[in-house]
Amino acid sequence: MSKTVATFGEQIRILREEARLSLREVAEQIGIDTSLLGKIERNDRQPTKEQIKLIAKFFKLDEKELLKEFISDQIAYKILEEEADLDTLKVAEMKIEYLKSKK
Amino acid sequence: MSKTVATFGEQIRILREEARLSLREVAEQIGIDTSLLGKIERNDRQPTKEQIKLIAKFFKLDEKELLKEFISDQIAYKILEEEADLDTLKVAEMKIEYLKSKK
DNA sequence: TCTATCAAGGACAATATTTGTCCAAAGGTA
DNA sequence: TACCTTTGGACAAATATTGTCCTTGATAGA
Repeated sequence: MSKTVATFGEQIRILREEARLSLREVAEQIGIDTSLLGKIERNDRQPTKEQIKLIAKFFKLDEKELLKEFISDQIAYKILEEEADLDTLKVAEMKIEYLKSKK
Repeated sequence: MSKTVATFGEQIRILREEARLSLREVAEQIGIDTSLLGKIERNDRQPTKEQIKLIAKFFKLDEKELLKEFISDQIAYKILEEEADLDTLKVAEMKIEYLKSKK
């Protein structure tokens, strides 16, 4: 019953495979290059907002939720690549509150 | 007694002002353009790793801590500019654990 | 074996973003 | 006025990212 965690790309790959569709089939439908979709699934290229929208539509996902998956991915990769420690996120959270409070 | 939250730029501006130094004086010492330092303080330009190192050295700060301030800033700004909600950070945290666990 | 289809990934031109610098303007102070 | 400071615009140069095309290797079916 626990929710599985996976990256943005992994999630859409899983959806695609569950639907038994090839990269080409999906890419064609949403109007992007096959290779590009493959790269997005492997987190080798970042999807644009427009592409996220198209993917959400295709798989009937909530666009906002999918965007959240993408942004959280970006943050996760940043932390890992900078080898920053987890509490960096706590600091970020405080700063968000702070920045919001000062209009 | 509560620790104050401020952005990377604001923090170094405060340090500089407490030391009663002008942008020019500090910029000259660390070897960067005066205008650039001003922009960094206003979060108008992002400092490079090298610049963070020089700033930390100048103000006798721990370089790692200052880098954390910078990265948390970047994350905070991303969340704000995407208008993502706070729990995006929680999702990111789970993904970090997940990505770390898969080597 | 031959033929298709698929996914992975390299290369690269086209684009987009970011940087650092120079300059001018505005404000303050003596 | 003269000087010093900060702000911010403009912009070329440097960097990073995108989307596309193409090759390779794997798998499967006839």
